[in-house]
Amino acid sequence: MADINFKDPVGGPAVATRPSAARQAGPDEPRWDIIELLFFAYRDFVGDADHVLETFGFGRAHHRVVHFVCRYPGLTVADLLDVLRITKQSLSRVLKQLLDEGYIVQKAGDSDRRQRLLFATAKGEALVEKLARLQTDRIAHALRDLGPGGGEAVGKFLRAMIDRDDPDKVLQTILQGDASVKDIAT
Amino acid sequence: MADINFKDPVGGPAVATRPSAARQAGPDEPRWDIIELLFFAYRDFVGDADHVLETFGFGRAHHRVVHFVCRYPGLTVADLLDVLRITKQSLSRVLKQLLDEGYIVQKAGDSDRRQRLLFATAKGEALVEKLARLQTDRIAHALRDLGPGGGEAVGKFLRAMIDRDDPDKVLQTILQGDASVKDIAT
DNA sequence: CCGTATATGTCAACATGGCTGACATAAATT
DNA sequence: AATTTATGTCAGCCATGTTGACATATACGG
Repeated sequence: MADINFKDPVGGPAVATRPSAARQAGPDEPRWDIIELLFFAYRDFVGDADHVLETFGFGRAHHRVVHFVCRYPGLTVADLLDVLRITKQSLSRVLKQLLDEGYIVQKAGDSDRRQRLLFATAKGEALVEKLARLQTDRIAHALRDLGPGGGEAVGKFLRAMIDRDDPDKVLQTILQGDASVKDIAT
Repeated sequence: MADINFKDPVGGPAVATRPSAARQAGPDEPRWDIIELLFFAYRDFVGDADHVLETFGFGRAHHRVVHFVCRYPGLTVADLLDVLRITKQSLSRVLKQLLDEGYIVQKAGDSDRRQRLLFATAKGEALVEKLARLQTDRIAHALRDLGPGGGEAVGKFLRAMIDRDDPDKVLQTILQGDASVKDIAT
């Protein structure tokens, strides 16, 4: 197999000169390093769950749904749509399967009986925890060799990467750091 | 709209008790915080590029291809398949479009003329830089308020999140921190 | 030189998970 | 009573992943 040669083609067509792979990024230079690290890190991060999900006949879409329902019991369908930013038709497909197979149950809202509050069953929670365990192991390993301030820096970085305009309810609780859970309960 | 109520349904069907949203994560507890922050951070990170790509009639798949070709000129098709971990048929669809529309050019390998070395054109590089600029702005903003060691911690964290078994050539250069580019050139 | 392996390309079919548009129902709201 | 809202559903389209089969050109080993 050929190597990455970092050269322009000899006598080839008009091509751009290569971006520096060895140069240090100055101020305002694209952060190629972080961009690519995010790609690879996220790929492997979700890959952990993907393998397990396959044995259940589920995909990533099912994971996201059952994860957030498990973590935020009583989430409504509308809330879930805000979090996932997909259409109700897309959600419906995977949600129906999770309901049919007993990973999630619905309950009509108390104050508004049109709403369908969603709850994970024990079965659903077991799946979520199995997947979270895999991902947590990877995270714990990645945090292990960071200094004491390293973990906080990573959390701070990730929070600052997230859009602040129009956060949904789940995102609000996450960004507020759990300090005021009751503040979002009207 | 209903609020996330963090309660079990009254008299509802058998559901699991809620995971703690307000409790601090102890050792060995799932890192719900990082798991969810990664989800939201990556969603918004790739969202930046998605909007621009739409105006070009391209998707994320096109971005990944032209990005890595631009960054690692002379990448072969096989190299690219290793990096993206997709099938050659999937790659072929988007690569063909990028070739047809003049974002990428091919050149037969020097030592092995079966190979198709890939290079971004000026047009391709302009697109990649436009997208990288957006993502870099987000990254720079997220790194801004971290202490001096914060940036290093983030890089170290992301590197440690990546699988080390069987890294492709691109990943090798990234993980080696650019110190020995020529080491990978046989 | 010949046979086999490799690098790439292509066709066809299929799965997942996004999307839009249209429409139905029940319950809340005015 | 009329309208709005929360949810569900049907039908079809698109992007992007998959597998399997097969073609071509080139490299390589005997």
